[in-house]
Amino acid sequence: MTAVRIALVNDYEVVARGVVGMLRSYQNRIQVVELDLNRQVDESVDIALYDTFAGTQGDRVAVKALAANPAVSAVVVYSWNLDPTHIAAVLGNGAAGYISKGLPASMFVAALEAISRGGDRIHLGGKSTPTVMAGDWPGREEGLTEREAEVLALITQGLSNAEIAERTHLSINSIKTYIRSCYRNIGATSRTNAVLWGIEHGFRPDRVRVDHPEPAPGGSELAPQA
Amino acid sequence: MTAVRIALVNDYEVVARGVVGMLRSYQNRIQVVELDLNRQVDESVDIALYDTFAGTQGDRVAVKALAANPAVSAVVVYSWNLDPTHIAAVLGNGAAGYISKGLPASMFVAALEAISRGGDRIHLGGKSTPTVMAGDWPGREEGLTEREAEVLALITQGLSNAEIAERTHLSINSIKTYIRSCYRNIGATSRTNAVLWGIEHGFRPDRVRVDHPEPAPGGSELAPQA
DNA sequence: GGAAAGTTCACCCCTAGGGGTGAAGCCTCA
DNA sequence: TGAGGCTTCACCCCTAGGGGTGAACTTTCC
Repeated sequence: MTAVRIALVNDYEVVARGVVGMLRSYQNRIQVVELDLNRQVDESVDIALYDTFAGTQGDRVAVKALAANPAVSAVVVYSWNLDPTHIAAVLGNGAAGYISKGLPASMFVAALEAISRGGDRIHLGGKSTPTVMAGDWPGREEGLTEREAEVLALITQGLSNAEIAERTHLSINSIKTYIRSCYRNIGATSRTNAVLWGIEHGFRPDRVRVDHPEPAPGGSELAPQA
Repeated sequence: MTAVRIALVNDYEVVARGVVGMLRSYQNRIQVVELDLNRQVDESVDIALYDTFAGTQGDRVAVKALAANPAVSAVVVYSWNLDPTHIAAVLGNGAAGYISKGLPASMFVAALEAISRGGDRIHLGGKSTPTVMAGDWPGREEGLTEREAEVLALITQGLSNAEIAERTHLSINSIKTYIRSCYRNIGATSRTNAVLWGIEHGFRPDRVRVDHPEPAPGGSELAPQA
């Protein structure tokens, strides 16, 4: 069984690096051949993974273009948007598969393999798993601890270190420590990078939201406060 | 003719402030009564403007909750997502109107008024105007000059000031000047704020993309380079 | 019982970023 | 022709943020 060769299509280096980081532990099954920020794939690959965020109509055009590329066997869209009509439209435009960003890394890899060998095309996880599970937290699969995810969530909301310290009742030195280790984990070198990464990974509260808003262990801290 | 009273529902202070800034020049027609970051409206208003980004299914739940609020006469969704099915779903969930973020400020105000007096519910602009028009640029309506919009676009891509200077062939001092005046215009006090604002206003290249990718005056500089 | 990993914090450092001012050259429009 | 706005840049300032190290205490797990 040979590894599935994929090309990552995404404008943002940070984001692309994040996905690569997630796939690092599955190198024998998924091989990231190319990281193209410019929407052109040179080397031939099994899958071009189109990593998108919102799932707008602009994506459909891009998918069409990618699918027309002879170096690409299949285009797979990787998005937070689980709208059935949007998915149908994208598949109609030449995408071979659709994978939800709500999937954990292991299922993500399995989904890529399934699509590659002609199995199921759509992988959205359980009934409605795009949302953050109670007791779990975004970024967990990328190796972020709960605290790290929390400060990243606050960074992604535009707070300063001082504000984060105040809100979490921690010292500003601790905040800095978390931010540093967080940056190391997601491959960011600046706050801006971290914000972009956070947005691409479902860290914005209330956009990808918990179904039941009861305070849950771990989850509650990530919710926006008054 | 009295002003339409609206409440702004958005998690992000930066974003909310941006919309308020845009409406400042129309104070006699639109009155922003409340800025609620917590999805509760206390004072009674004509319109609760639900300012969203991606247009995910989570929004529908939120819209439903808002529409049930007795203090709110009408819920209007303000989004980049122009997917007809999504719009239909949102209207089915109790929204009284839907306005595209692609509209210029003047049309935006007119749309709010139309919905408020029971006129057209859906305002998406011309045939497909969510995209950036050639010769125009995002942020124009908010008072950003072309240069300011350009540096903001680069900031929103995660570049440092030095990288921006290099890419634009300007001195780093000029970049700083543009950033400062840009911050003043959009009401940001930090780079993170500016990034969030930029994302919410269509500054991310290739997400909201120009239909025809030929280099166009003004538009070309905002496109991503290799 | 000790390794491993997470949490918390204190010190150090140093630069990138944010902010103010002034100034020259370029438009446009009244 | 002169006011006003945009562009470009150079100085100044100073803090927030990024980065390294070390250290105490917790839990978890073999």
